Amino acid sequence: MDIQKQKKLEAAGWKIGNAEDFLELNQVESSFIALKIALSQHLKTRRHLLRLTQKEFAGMIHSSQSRVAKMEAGDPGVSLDLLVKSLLTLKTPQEDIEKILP
Amino acid sequence: MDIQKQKKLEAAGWKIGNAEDFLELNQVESSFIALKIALSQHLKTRRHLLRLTQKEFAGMIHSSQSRVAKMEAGDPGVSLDLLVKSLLTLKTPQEDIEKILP
DNA sequence: GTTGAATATGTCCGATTTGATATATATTGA
DNA sequence: TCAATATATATCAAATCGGACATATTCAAC
Repeated sequence: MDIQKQKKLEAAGWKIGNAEDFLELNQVESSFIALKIALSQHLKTRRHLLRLTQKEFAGMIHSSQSRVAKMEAGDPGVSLDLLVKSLLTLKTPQEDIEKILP
Repeated sequence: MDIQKQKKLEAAGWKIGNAEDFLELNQVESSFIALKIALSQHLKTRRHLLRLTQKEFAGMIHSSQSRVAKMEAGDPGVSLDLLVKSLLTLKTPQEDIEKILP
């Protein structure tokens, strides 16, 4: 991995395994990070599309505004599980979502 | 959701939210479960393809045989994170994974 | 059937993730 | 500018998930 990019990620809280590990690990890790970041952005886009605030959306998934912010920021302390559940929630039919909206 | 199916899932350790929750939750939950099961099966297939035992594969991901067994069994105590990292380790094309994720 | 390898199941407890809360910083609109 | 609203960041106890280990069950070859 590009040293520059690695330093950036580490500054953002990501921990990259060192090279003595299996050769693939770094690749797995960076693919994994890339995947999460892609989902984060997906999430942010969809939430905006539905004109929901982070707080409103947090209510829909029984979470908190701060956690939604972290999700969208690609915070490493957010699991794929939470990201995917969030996306699934936003994917439910529009009419169902409108029932939830305040 | 079908009561029969729900009882089956609960017997297997899944916890299904009750109906007083948001209407979609059950749908999100069952989609989520389906998603994990799909990834589990991908994993199992892929491991077999490479003719790895669970123990061997566990070593590759620095995990244990029991956890691999649980992954492949679709155990609810296994996160998406671990499943996806495992698939990436087996060099499952990212596009294959993204086809399954929302 | 017996043996041995592969897989499944159950339970620890340390590590990570969670929602909640507080607070800081943008952003918007009057 | 100012206040209101939206988003970002930090911290913490409680819940969840992790690897490890023990043990059961399944399976194949003989």
